[in-house]
Formats: sequence, structure tokens, C-alpha cells
Amino acid sequence: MSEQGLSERKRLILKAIVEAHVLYGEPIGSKSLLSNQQLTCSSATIRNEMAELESMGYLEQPHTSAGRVPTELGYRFYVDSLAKQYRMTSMELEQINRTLQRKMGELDRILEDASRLLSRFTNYAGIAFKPSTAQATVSRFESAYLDEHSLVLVMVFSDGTVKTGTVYTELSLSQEELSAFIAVLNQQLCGLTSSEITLPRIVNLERSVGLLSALVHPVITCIYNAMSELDSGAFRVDGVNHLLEYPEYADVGQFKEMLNLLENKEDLASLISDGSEGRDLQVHIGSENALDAMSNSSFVYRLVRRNGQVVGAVGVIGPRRMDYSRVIALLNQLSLGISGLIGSDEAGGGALPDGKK
Amino acid sequence: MSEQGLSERKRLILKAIVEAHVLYGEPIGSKSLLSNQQLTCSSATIRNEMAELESMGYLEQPHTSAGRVPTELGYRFYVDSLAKQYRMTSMELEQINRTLQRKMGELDRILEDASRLLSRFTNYAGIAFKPSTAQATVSRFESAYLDEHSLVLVMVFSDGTVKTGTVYTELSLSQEELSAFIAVLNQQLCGLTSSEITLPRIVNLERSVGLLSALVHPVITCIYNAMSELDSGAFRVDGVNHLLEYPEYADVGQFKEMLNLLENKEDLASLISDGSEGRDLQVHIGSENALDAMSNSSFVYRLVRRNGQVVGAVGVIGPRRMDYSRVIALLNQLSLGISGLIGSDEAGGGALPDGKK
DNA sequence: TTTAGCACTCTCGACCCGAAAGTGCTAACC
DNA sequence: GGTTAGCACTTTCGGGTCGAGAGTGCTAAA
Repeated sequence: MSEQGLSERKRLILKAIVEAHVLYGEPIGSKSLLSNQQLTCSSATIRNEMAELESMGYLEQPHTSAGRVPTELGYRFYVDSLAKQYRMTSMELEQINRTLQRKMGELDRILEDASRLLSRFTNYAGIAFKPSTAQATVSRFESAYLDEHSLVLVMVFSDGTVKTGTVYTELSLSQEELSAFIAVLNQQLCGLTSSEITLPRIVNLERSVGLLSALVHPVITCIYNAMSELDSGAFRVDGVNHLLEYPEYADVGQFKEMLNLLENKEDLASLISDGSEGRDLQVHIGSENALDAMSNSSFVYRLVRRNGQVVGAVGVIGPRRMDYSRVIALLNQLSLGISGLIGSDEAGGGALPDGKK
Repeated sequence: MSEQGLSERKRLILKAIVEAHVLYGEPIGSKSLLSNQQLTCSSATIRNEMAELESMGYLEQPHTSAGRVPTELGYRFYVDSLAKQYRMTSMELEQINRTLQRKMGELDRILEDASRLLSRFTNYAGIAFKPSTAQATVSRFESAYLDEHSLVLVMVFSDGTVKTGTVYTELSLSQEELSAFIAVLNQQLCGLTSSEITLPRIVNLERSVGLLSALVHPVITCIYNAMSELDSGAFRVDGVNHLLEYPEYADVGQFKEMLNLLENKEDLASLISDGSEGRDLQVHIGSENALDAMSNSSFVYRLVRRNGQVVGAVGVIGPRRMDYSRVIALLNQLSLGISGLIGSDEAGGGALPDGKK
């Protein structure tokens, strides 16, 4: 029997089991499916079908004489053949739009908001991710003069990001001196990555600015901070507490592992980068995730693009029995909104990952 | 028998019980105290003393025939009479200094780092807090010109904080126009709280800037965001996962309550503001905290001042049986370092809250 | 005042048991 | 041949019992 060859009834049963299990979190017995309108057969028939589905790897039993639970393969099949788009209620849509329309210049904040929204709507943990820009370089420096002892340094990076930092100095600085200093910065440091800003270069810079050499150190520090912030990428996690509502995380040890994972940037990043060559919407079910700690959880996320380039991702982490249909719909909606906000194209990537036909 | 009238032996016993309980997390029996070098009497004697300490409210039994556990009053006595400063190892000191000396212009980041450090060293949850500045007003606007469609708006607030935001516009903007626009901003919006920036004022502003009126909306949004960020204060929590190592939080329900609390800014803020009239170092044991969810936890924090004004706080949340001596020493050390970094005075408040003599 | 001894109390884990739930299989049915 | 009813079998789960272990309180002696 070929893999696609699931009979209509088997599909229905599998779907019903997945959805019931997502809802109740317990193994599903043959009788409890009888309430399903679409299934007109008896519990015995269902039992037979279930036994077959089990031998095909879509279901499993925690123990003899418990109901069935979908396997990872079962969820995978369910997700791949998701047809029924989850229809968001108008209230949800309204809230999403209201929040997103608060146009906030910065992508960072948009992503943060998205993560919060996701966690609130789905009752799972919301994730926002900003990738590390391989090697950030400043393409232009600007400044704003505050008073003789302080200034704001504005750095425009090659990818268009703008970062600022405040610099304090013992020196007594005039507006003109500041402009001159910035001009030198623009001459000498533009286009350099952090590792290219070497000691000789710094010394040289100090020489060029003459009396203002005391400014060099704090400014360099400021630049360095901005660069490393950009280089290292960022994560934000919201609503971990939701996870505790699911018996899957009742085991403290397991939950602790999860928390540790969520506190560790590198681990989280590894979850994302792995699959990012593929589609924009990724569904990683259980052990499909790179990390052991995630083998009982699922991670659904969607890349956010600007001008075709990946500039971030938002997603959801939750138990394997996740309401995929709902989460996927929500992510699509959200990414649509975000793309609208940050301008340019919404770089496709299919609303639903459809089965490999 | 007056409260201070604890005999030397009773003190010793109480201290030994507190410390053993902090270490092992289990009720302490009379026999297990025999190993303590300083106690030369027999277990029976200790039992008698323990019975008295219990009737005085310093100890309690989870049930007959279990060992004793310190009550809140017991911890309070212990903390109040803490004598032996916890001596930090040179390694710890070195790490603290190394991290703090990375002088980062911004208080925010210092606090964040402090919170991370605390959580790492204590194995409890680290907290960093920045209070809401009652009513933030901008005392000066500055700008940096990026290109004809974008600029960086620099806002200097009345309390000295500097915030920046990037503003985009459809307009084609020249440097001169920008300067003029900023001048108008300085004229019309300085010294106003967010609630004082009313619609008539905005309309008036639009009129004053003539052709640039399209700039007004994004700029106002930017100002508003900065203000509300400043107004609402900020919290950062690190290392919640540590808490799971303590059996006190093995109960999922309890831990969940804790997590919820930690995700809720207002609640956390209420924990701090309550006691802030008193000393700089605050120890809230169990139900001394304002919130029910904290009645089984302790919260130790220290205010951070600049020029005598409270500009933040760092602290630790953990089980009631917290290693107070250690945490307090760490906080003192840290606050010393922070005060050094952000300049000016270290505004006293005593290293240790000594008993009310 | 301190100590030794002993009876008493309480928790905790192991074990057992019956109820409940769900299956697999067989035999009858359409 | 596919579907259904019925029944024996298996496994979990909650409750109850029991004995070991730990620690106390009290009493009597030093």
C-alpha cells in the first residue's frame, strides 16, 4: 500500500485523531471518534482502521489498551495535507492589525510585538528572531551635538540598519570640532568590519584627530558595541509560561531543558538556520528539530523578508500536539502584516506547505 | 523572655538550622545538628531549645516528627543579625569586574548585565529594574540627517536620558529644512509631557512647519514611543530556569504562578516601589512581599542611585531558604561597581540591614 | 541543667486490589 | 469481502493498607 494510498476513511480518522488529541491531550479511543459527524461506521471498524494506521506508522499506543496518539509521521501527514485554512475570528484580525499598524520604525520592535501577539493568541511560546548579519560594516557616520561633554553617534550600516549610541567625554567639545571628527571617522572607518578595525588603524585615527584623540576610545567602544549587537543576532521569547498549561511539560526536568534551550541564543539559532534554505514557512515536528531537547516539541516559524532577503523570523514553540492549522494561519497573516509594514515585496514562499505531490 | 533575649546557644542553633536548611532544603532534625562544631550539647538539649524556638515563632514543623524549618520570622532574625559577611572568591570578583568594566554608556545595559551576573552567581533568578520616570518631558531635540527620506531624531529628556529614533518620510528633505524643523520642535514641544501634546498643539505644529507637515506625524509617533518607553519603566529577568532546581518550585502550579508574575511588569514594579522609602538594600522574606504569588519566595534587591536619585534596582528572586548572606554580599559588591560606572555618589544605605537596636 | 532512653506520631514508598477504559480477535451479518 | 457485535484480555489509575524510618516529647536519672 503506497504512502499516498491512504483511503479517504483513513484520512478522516487520522485527521479526527490529530484534532481530538490536540484538543484534549490524551490518547484517543475508537469509541470517542463515533461522535464525529463525518464517520458513519462503528467503533469496531475504526479499531481496524486504527490498527492499520498504526502498522503504517501514523499512530502509536502509549501502552496496550490505551487509545491511539499520532506519531510524528502522523502529524507530518496532517500538516502536509492541511486543507481547511483556519479562519481567524474578526476580533483576532482586528487586534493583530491594530497592533501592527502602530507603525514602529524599527523592525526589532515589530518582531517583538509579533512574538508577543503570537504567544497570546496561540497559548504557546512566541519567538522572534533577527539573524546575525554576517559582517556588519558602517557605511556612514553622523552625529548630533548634545553639549560640550556628550554627543550622539549615528551609524548607518551597510544593510541600511541605523544604530545610535551616546558618547561622553571629559573633553570640552565644540560643534565644529565634532563635525571635523565625524568627517575623519567617515574617511577612515567606513566599510570596515569589526575585525578590520585594528590597533594600527585606531592609533592612526588618534593621530589624525589631534587634540580630540581622547574621543577615539569611547567612540570606538560605541561602534564596537553596535557592531557586535548587529553581528550576534537577537532572540526574543514570550509566554513560556503558557507551556506549563500543557501536561506535556508537567515533568519539571523536561520543562527545565526547554527553558535552558530558550535562554541560549546559539541553540535557538541552530533550530532556525538549518531549514532556512527551504520554504518560508517551516514546520518542525518533534525530532525533526535539530536539538534533542525539542524532540517532544514542535517549532513552527515563518521567515520575514525585505527585498527578498531574510531579515527575521517569527514563530511558535509548543507541544507536538500543536494546533498546526491555527498557528500556520496566524503566522501567514502576521507575516503579511509585517511585510506590509517594512515595505517592499512579500517574497512568496507559499501560504501552506502542501504535500509533496 | 524578650525578643532580643535569645540566648547565645539559641542563636547558634537557629543559625545552624537556617544554614543547613538553605543547603539541603529539608527539615532539620536535632541529631543532624550534632555535627556542628560549635554546638557541644546533646541532641536532647537541642530538642529542648528547638521546642522553645518553635514556641517563640522562629521555627516550625511541617508535621509532628519531622525536623524543624525556619519560619519567616526565623529568616528575618537570621538576616537582621547577619554578621559574617560572605567573602567572595577572587574568581567571582574578577568576573564581576571584568564584565562591569566594559563601560557601556547606557545604564540599561549595565543593569541587564548585572541581572545576568546575579542569576549566574547565585543560581536564583536575577532581576533588573528601571523605574518609570513619572512624567518624561523632552528638554531638547537634535537630529542627524541621513538622506532625503530619513533622519535620526535625538531626544534629550529632562532627567538626562538620551533616546533616538529613526524617522522615514515620503518627502524629499534637505539638511536646511531639517534644521528648521528641529528648531520648531524645540520651540513648541519642549517641556511637555505626553498627555500635554494635544491635538491642537499638533495641528499648530503642522501649521508652523508649512510644507514639512507630512513629517509631523511620524515624528510625533517617534516621540510618543520614546516617552512611553521611558514612562513605563522596564524589567529584565534572567535565569528563571535556575529556580526549577529547587524542590520548592517542583509544583508546576506554583512555578507557573511565579512565571506569570515575572512576565507582568506592573506586578513586579509593585514589589519594588512599596519598600523604596526605606533602606537601599531590601530583603523581603516570603509573605513580606506584596504579592501572594511570592509568599513562598524571597526577594532581595538593592536600589541603584545616581546623584541620590533612584535610577534602577538589581536583585534576586529565589526560594525562601535563600543564601541571604551570599546574595547580600553580592548585591553590595555589584552596586558598588555600578555606582562607580555611572558616576557620582554611591548614596549610602548601609551594606547590611542591621537589627533594630 | 543536661542527658539517656523509650513510646509515640507521622511520612513515605511498596504493594495490592478493583474499577475503568480500550484493545484484538472471533464469529455472525449484509 | 467488508462491517459489526460481543467478549476476553491487558493495562492504567486511584485508594487503601502496611511496615520501615525518622524525629519528636516526655520522663527519669545524673
